[in-house]
Formats: sequence, C-alpha cells, structure tokens
Amino acid sequence: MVASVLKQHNLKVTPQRLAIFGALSNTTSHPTAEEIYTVIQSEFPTMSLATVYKTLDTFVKSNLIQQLNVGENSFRYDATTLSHPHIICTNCSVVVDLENFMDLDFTKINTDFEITYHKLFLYGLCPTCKVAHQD
Amino acid sequence: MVASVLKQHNLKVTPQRLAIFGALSNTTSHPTAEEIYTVIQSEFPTMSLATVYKTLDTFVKSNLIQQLNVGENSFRYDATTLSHPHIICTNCSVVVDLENFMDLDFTKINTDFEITYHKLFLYGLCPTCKVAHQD
DNA sequence: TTGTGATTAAATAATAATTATCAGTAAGCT
DNA sequence: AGCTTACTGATAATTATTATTTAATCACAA
Repeated sequence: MVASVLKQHNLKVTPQRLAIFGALSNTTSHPTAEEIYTVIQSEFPTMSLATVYKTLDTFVKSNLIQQLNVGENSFRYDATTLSHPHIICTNCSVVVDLENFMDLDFTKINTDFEITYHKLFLYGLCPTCKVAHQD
Repeated sequence: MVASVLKQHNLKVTPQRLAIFGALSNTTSHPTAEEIYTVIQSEFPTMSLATVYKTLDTFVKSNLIQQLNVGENSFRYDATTLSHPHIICTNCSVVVDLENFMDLDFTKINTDFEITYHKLFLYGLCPTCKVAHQD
C-alpha cells in the first residue's frame, strides 16, 4: 500500500521508508521526527535522523501522511491525511485525534480564497491533567 | 491601552514595547518576529532581535496578542487575542483573517478533554495566486 | 528633581530543530 | 549481472529561538 503509492510517485521502496511509515501507523500518538527516530533505533540502529526528516518530507509531499504544527517549536506527524480535528492538552501537550466528528465543510465559505483543506486544533486539559489540576 | 495592561501585569512600559505593539497593530499581515524587527529598524535602529522575541513572548503571556503557527517553521503574531479563523495561501503563504465568521463553540463537544480554546486554519489559493495558476 | 531598586534592553553566546552536502550504497529497470 | 539514478548515513550548516550577562532605563518615593 505504501509501496504502491511510492511507485506511483517514482520513489524507491526502501526498508527505511517502510519502517518509518510502519512506526507512524502503529501509534495513536503524534510523534515528532526525533521520537520516530528513537522508536526505530532498536530495529534500524544505523538509521540517520536526517533520513527520518527526509522520509517524512517525502511522505508529506506524496500525500501519505500529514504534518501538524500544534504550536510547539517542532512538527508532529500523523499517518493519515484525512482532515480531522486534533485536541492538544495545554498542560502535558499530548495530542489526540477527535474521532466521530461530523466534518465541517469550509469550501463554500464567504471568501475570495479557494479553500482546499483546513486544520482545526482544540486546546484544553486532558482527563489526566484535569484531575491533577484539582489539587 | 497597552500601557495599562502592562501595568496590570507589573510590567514596565518602555518605548520598545510600545513600538512593537504599534507595529503589530498597524498591519493586517501576520508578521514573524524577524519581520517586525525589520519594520522597526528605521524607527529603532538599536533594537535587538532578542528584544523583539522577548517582548512578543511577554505580550502573549499577558494575553495582549496571539501567536500563530500556520505550519511554517516560524511563528507569526496577531495583534488580537480574539479567536478567529485564519486563511493561508498554499502558494504565497499570505495569512489573512476571516472576518464575519459565526464562531463555533467546541466547549461542549463529545470528548474527555475540557476544551478552553481552539485554532482554525483554512488553506487554499488566494485570489492573486488563483489567477496566476490558471496559466 | 534625584536617588534607589528592580526590571529591561542590547549584544552575544548557546541551543534546538531542521536542512544541505556529499560520498558511498542500494533499488529498479534492461 | 550491470547500469542508472535515487537514497542513505554522517556530518556540517543553517535557521529560529532562547539564555546569559552587563549596562541602561523605568517607576516610585523622598
């Protein structure tokens, strides 16, 4: 599946690329390049951080994954390009997907722009931090 | 007005701070720290870029301005903290405010999080780039 | 006013994230 | 198998931002 998309884009299918996509697919967190790099270390001890960055960039351009910037000083990645809201904890910075959200259609909004996609970020306290804050 | 808010937060009112807030208020673009620094150069030739960063950070913490991250590798700033959507051109990266937008209420959404605010970014082609793309 | 204490600004160094370079290597066709 | 081209890994470079240090400036009160 990843392989076929890569081929469509005239990109080579390499073990590194499959590993990075796999790592991203197997998590519900929204890891940074650094975090993906760390996770893959055990499986690919020789993988370079630069390769992770380049591969993620390649995937974004091929529309295989999406890049998120929730307001930190680093990017996070999501193994789906389907547009869906993200919720960020203002205390611990965990990022989760908001499922079952009836999608908003912004393509017909009153603007001179031709809207193609959107990003919606909700901020607040996650259940864990909510409890901790009650002290 | 800026002065009074600063005083409320026990912050000193300095020419640099007034200049930075003024520069941000006088533009509808959403400049980066670097851009603000450049604009102020003529007026305050001795101002340091670090001062711009610190001042913007101070303003954000005092809730005088808001910091935006539209998915670039740098932050942009907006002289209002009122929550409103931003539209970003996927071609030229211009950022504009979406006015007259009935605000969405996400505080009662079905989630375990306690939502306090949100950020909505719409992406598409601005009128200028739309025309240019038709070639 | 002017002194006084605390905060701020400027200059610069440091850090963090990301990107560029480049030589060696591995995919993918023929 | 061999050739071509793209990819990887190591590292250097760049960019954005933050920390540090010293000197200047502000706000208040005498």
